[in-house]
Amino acid sequence: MSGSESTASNFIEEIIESDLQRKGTEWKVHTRFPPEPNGYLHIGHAKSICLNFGLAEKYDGITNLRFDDTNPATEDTVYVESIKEDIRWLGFDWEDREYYASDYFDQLYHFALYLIKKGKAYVDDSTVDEIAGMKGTPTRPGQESPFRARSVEENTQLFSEMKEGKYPDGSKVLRAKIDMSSPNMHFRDPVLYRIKRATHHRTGDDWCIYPMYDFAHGQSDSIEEITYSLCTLEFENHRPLYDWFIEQLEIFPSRQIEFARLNVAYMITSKRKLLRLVEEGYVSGWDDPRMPTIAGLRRRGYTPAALRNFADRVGIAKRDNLIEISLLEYFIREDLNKIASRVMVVHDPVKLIIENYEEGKFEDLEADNNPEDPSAGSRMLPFGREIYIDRKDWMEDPPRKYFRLGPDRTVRLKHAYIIHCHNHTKDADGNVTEIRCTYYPNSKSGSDVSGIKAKGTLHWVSVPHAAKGEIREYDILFTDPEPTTHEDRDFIEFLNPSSLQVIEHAAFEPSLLEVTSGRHYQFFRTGYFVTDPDSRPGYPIFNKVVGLRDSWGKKMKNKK
RNA sequence: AGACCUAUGGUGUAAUUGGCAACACAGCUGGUUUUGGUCCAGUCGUUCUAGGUUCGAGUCCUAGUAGGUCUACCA
Repeated sequence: MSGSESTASNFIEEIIESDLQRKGTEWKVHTRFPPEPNGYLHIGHAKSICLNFGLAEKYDGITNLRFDDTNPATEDTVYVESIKEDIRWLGFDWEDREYYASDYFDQLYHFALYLIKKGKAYVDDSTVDEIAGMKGTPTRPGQESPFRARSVEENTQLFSEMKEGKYPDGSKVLRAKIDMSSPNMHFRDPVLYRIKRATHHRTGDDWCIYPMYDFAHGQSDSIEEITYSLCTLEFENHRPLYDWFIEQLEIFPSRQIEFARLNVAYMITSKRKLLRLVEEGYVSGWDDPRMPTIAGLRRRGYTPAALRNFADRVGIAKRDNLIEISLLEYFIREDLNKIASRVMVVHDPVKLIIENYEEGKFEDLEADNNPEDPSAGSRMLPFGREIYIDRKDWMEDPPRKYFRLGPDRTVRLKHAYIIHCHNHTKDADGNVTEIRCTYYPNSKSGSDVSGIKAKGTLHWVSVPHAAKGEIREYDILFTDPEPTTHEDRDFIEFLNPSSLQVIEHAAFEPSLLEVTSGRHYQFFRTGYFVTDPDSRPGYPIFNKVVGLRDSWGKKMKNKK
């Protein structure tokens, strides 16, 4: 950033630029990404990661990775590892700034003691239900706890005994003493600490009391001197409480700014609900290619560039949003169009015989790997008398604008010759079983002197050279754009029964036998695919990332 | 109902901070093309409502309406 002209592209950048101008060169942009290690990261986290790391990149600042691990019951190191892998894969680096809220347990404990000393916190022996019952409602004030008037000495004693393990789980909590009639529910004496005997993934059994998120998050930001603490809208009502803690504890004032969480149509981003999909077996795991998790998107074939461009385009604002999946698809197509090798795969093979092509003869045809990128080179494709073409590329009685094959029609075979269809056979149900054509020897790709204009170009695979493999085609996981918004219905009811289609009889060009994991391809005229880790030697498995745009298919659909 | 927040095309985000409402996606039309892909050109359509301030309001003020969040010893 130089000069005074604004480069801000959202309200957070505006705040930062105005701070930078007013506070001078001492002022640092210091953000953080604060996941709880209790689940896998999803596309909404990707937006937050891009925001936090992106801001630091743009304004010459730094970003911490901090795990908010204050609830040992649900957290685990396997999540820590997956989270780190996902962030790295997206292309961001927190260098040596890997922190944990649990690193601050001791400090947090002393913060609590300090609050007690100031008469701003007390130990409450009430039960969960009693505390809830005295909470009041947004329109009715709550009642003060009978334990609210305990002395500083008694509270100090009780709290340290809580820490020492003198009391059973749930028997006491430490609460802030604020205002039981506040219109902001978070000020009605929020719970600060609870007794919970659980082994923490990092601190083991050192503690039997754990701070609540609200008593840990803001102070953790403060300890790390985070200048911009960015979070989603639902924490708006928590901000006054965090500011109150900062003021009472007289610590570094991090500034929290809230933005709207990402919502993508037909996707869900509730960790609890995603966990349910995994645990109840509706998907194969956290990295099922239908999952909106980063691991799932990666296995589906999404690239970091596509996700980052998407996060960029979606923008940052405070109003609720519902992004169309077509935007996500646009960015993955854009990226893959540049980098994916074109290959020929026949999904639903029908045999085609070129009657005037010599039996037993084969020739190798040169095929460019990517017309968008000459440096991608080329490969050789075996061609012969018998080939497969896709069933949907043939119609017995085609409409006028159909550019593909049918009786007495002429098409080009990609990288090969122009052929003319003059015969076909059908089975009892009327399905075509074999197509018979003749080819024009002087129409060879690259040296075509036939003068024939073929309107359509088909992909094909040589019958004796065809490789076997599997294609997994994915569709939206839910049939409703917002499956979790129906009060009276479980989101599971909206699961798409045909979200996965396995195709086992496709014919692959032989070069695909030597695939490596995670490699992207464009199946010519079909879509983008990526090799799945389930692939076995000699049996490649491909996940469909997204189809090619299909204006013909769309037109046909509209006619129906 | 109380507090806090939000309201701009079908979708998302902008608008030099009070000065001709723009960009992207989606849609539609056409062109190029050995992918009905890519690319190119064109097109459609927008400031929640009612008042007010002003030469001038998406932007400021007032009132309303609609939506979101908050009543866990979860985060």
